Amino acid sequence: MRAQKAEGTKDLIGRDMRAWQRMQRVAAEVFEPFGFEAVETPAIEQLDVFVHGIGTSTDVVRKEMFRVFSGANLARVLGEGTDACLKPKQRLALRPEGTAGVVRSVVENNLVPQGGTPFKAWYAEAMFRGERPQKGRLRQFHQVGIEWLGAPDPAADAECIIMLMELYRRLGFDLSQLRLLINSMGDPACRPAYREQVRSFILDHADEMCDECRERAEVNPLRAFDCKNDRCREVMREAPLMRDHLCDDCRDHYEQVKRYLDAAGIAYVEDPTLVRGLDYYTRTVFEVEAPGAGVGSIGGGGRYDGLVELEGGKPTPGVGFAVGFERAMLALEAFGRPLADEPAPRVYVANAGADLRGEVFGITRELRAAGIVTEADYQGRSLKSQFKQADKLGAAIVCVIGGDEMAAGAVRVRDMRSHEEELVSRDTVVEAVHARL
RNA sequence: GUGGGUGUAGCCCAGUUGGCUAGAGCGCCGGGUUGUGGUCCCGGAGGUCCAGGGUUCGAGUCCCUGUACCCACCCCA
Repeated sequence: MRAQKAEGTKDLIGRDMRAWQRMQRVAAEVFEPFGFEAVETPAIEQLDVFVHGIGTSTDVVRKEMFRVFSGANLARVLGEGTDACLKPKQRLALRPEGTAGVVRSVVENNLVPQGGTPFKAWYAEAMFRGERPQKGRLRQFHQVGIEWLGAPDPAADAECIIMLMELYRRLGFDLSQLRLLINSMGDPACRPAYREQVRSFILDHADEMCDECRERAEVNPLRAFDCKNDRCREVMREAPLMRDHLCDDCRDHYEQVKRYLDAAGIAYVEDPTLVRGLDYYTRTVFEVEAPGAGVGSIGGGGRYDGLVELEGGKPTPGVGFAVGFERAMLALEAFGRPLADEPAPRVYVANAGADLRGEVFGITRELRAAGIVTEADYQGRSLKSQFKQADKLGAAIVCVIGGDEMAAGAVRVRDMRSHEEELVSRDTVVEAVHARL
């Protein structure tokens, strides 16, 4: 059997790879003026970084985490059926999202000392989740995102959203085709009481709801808002909303975020049932949908003022977001605006005889040294088929070197679009090509 | 974890109630007189029909098992 890729993985080749590179480039152009620097944290972390940060009630941690074991430890795990024998450092996992690892790094390196300058970083990395793959959902996928630590002001929340929408715009989205949902999840001052209300609400209506939601009541009641079951949705429509139970500080924060968004001309929809799947969020949460594109949300984020403490650091506010590369690409395609290719102009240097390949070799070196993307024949093809190949490569110019040209100390330069040809002297080839590109 | 689908040339696929020396289109390679592309014409190469087992005179076609990938549910980017 031929070798095959692992389930839920994808090779980034050609067009796909160019799109990923393009996305990283656009991300840098959008984020860096806001003061964000690129970072890369390890794809592999101690399991606890994710367990503590993302939360044990989330599906991400409960069933989607890729655990990593060395060969020797794997044998012990399989042999004894328990991971009690594993030391903490051997409890490893692949990152399922970007925030926890960055926060771990900030804590470990003390990058935001008490009251210090905020830490602002962006990343473009592969993430790993052990789910069953489907459209727009891979086991290894890519996200670009930012993390901003040490900035409690609602302007930071708003600027994150502004950057997020600007990223979409620069990727080619028509923002009127996207939907930005926002909500506030409250904070430790108001959420526990609200959470308790939702819990008892669900328990009061337990007989009308699905098994899973009854379980959610205890584990993570707010997620019942996400249930797809029609009856549950019906019931939850009457459930108390965080919006109506925010403490004064949270309400004020939320109002200010909205004012900043209004001032920036960002269109949004308030969704009081928006509940994101990671436990660390506080106050502002947001999500971007591409209605009709057939993929879920294409990005989202929010504030996580408690996360640094969960990772063992001093209390430090944080806010950030991530965009799913593959989903964003699917949405762009669905809207008929795939991320455009940017083919660099190419030059093809053709030989009219195998004995002239030494000369071709020299000319290609000169062109490449001048920064021009240059190709030639490496298969001993006829001149005719060299032209065919040049055409397939999208060459804008073909240089021909043959017996006549050699005798005249010249090179023939053909413009493939205009079909014009000129004979230029051998030592001015680079200039002649440059002039026609 | 649950359900459904698919696996035949490089690619997208056809292969009818089992009889094939396994096909089309696209792509690829070569040629269409002396050194020139995209169109057109001619020719050509290329396949352990996912794997293993079974039924049969005979299996790409039927049965079983395995495996891979895709899609959906759940959840999420």
